[in-house]
Amino acid sequence: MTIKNSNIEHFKDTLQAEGLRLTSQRIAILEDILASEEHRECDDILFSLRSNQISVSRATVYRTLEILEKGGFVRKMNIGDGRFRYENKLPKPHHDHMICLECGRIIEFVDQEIEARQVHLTKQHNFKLVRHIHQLFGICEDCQPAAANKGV
Amino acid sequence: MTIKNSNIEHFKDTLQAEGLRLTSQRIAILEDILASEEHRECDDILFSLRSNQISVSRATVYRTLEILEKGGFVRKMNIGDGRFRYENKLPKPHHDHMICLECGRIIEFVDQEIEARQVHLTKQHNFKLVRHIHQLFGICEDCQPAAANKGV
DNA sequence: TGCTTTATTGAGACTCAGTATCAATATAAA
DNA sequence: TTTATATTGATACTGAGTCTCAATAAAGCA
Repeated sequence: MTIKNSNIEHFKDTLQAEGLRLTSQRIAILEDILASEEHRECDDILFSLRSNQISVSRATVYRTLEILEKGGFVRKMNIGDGRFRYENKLPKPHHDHMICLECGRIIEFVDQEIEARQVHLTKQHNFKLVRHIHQLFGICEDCQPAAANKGV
Repeated sequence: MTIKNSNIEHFKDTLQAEGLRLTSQRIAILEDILASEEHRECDDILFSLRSNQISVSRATVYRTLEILEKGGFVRKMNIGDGRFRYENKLPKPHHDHMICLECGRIIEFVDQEIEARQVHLTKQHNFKLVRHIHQLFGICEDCQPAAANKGV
């Protein structure tokens, strides 16, 4: 069985466990996400599907993304510009993001010291840590020459 | 001169430097923010003003918050629920936030090790760090008994 | 002080990402 | 197949935040 098919099977099981149905739209959306390593917004996914002659409504993309997020297939991230981004979560261990303010490029990072400090700090406040957001905003290597000219 | 008046003077200077005018609405909004230690959304500030018989339009609150943010008087924060929060930034050193998923309570924290790691990590990627968001979501001490009953 | 210029205000129209509604359709189990 | 019901697509709606514009109010100047 291919990796792709095993993911579809896993999705099918997830749906069945919730009394949901496996539809061609849901499969197409999941396959599109599995085929991408990017951090995309809803319309990026919609247009990617359309470029492959797959017509799905925007509402269905949003609805499916919600199911995929709950099932652990995608990660929904808010980078503060008013639009959520979705990334294929399956092959990835936990990580946080550096976000370029110029080009929107996203660099993933993890740091065990930071992870450990978070646990330590929340314990100090008797706060039960569920999840975290750690985003470093700045200018990526490629954008620094252009940004310098603009006085950033 | 009182601390409050020195802040108003500072605000006046900031406005003048930009060719902006000192209006009663702007003063009222700044004073309301200076009097609060909370992380409030636009309407909280609007209703706080109204409870003091000060009538200002929502558009003016948004416009003034933008000026105050640029001038370093307030910090605008996105906690991921679709509404921005604004906090009085003047008396505060840099800090990040723990956010209770049950009651919305916000606990401030700083950790020099984390700050140092951020600098180290961005340097590794030749990324010019401008600002960061670090939010720890979970259940605060007060909400843990209730949350445990709901199976969180 | 009064005059003039122009920034500001308030009211409400507008934007836009995301959600809700609902009739038509498709899935899955019998 | 048939049947029950989940899903879809089209579109109306929501809500935070922004824009527009005529009326108003600062601030500099005579």
